[in-house]
Amino acid sequence: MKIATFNINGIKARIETLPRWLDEAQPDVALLQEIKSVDEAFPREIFEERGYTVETHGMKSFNGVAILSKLPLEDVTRGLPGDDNDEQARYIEATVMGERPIRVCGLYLPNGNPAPGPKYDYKLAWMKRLQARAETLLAQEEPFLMAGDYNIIPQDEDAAKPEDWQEDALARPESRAAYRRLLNLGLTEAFRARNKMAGMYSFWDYQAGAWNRNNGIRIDHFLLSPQCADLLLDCQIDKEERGRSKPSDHVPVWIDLAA
DNA sequence: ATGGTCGCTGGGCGA
Repeated sequence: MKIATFNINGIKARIETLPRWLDEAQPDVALLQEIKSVDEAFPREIFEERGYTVETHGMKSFNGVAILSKLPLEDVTRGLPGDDNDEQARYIEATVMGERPIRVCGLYLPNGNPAPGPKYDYKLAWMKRLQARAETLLAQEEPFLMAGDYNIIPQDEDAAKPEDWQEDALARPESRAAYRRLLNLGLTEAFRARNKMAGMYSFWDYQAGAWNRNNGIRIDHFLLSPQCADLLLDCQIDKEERGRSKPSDHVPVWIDLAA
């Protein structure tokens, strides 16, 4: 089973790019971030006619996540538990009913800039809630994954120019420590588990010719529970998408599971 | 080089 994560940076702007990528890459499941659309305006027919079930958790203008799946979805939940006052649409979960059911959590972790400040406090608080959710799911000892735009550069090798990011919310020590605490629960970061080579990125800024200079960062990740990691066959980045017409500033990352 | 470029939206914010 092929599961992908893709921060599309606006469904309206990706109305041709996204279906073309789906037709070529043929993921069974696609976790989308930054749909930047309310649920009612999401063009679900485009995906349904390709055989996908569509579940969205959107809001006006910003953020928004979605799950596309060729397999049935059960127990869809929207929003990250732990703060009833959080109105930002950044999290969705569902169980993919393949031969082995897998709980998938699609997330758009807060950017957190400028740091320090209230936006950074929100990011760290959100990561604490994500930690709690991971602990709850781990206790069930079933296959699950948390994937999406983490807005975290895990290590210096995950940035072309790490010196540019030292004070940034994506790479500050508190950000990296919170991400490391997640991993230390026993989750496997799929790309690092399957690729030894550094210099692989998932985001290139639109500004200052970042793509042409390969000035990228790796911030889109798959974290797998032990039972899910046992099924991991491969993890790759569809880097070439960034060089095509009307690209998102992120590219898809995908895993292949023996499930 | 304190800029640069996108997307959503309809002015300015977010990234």
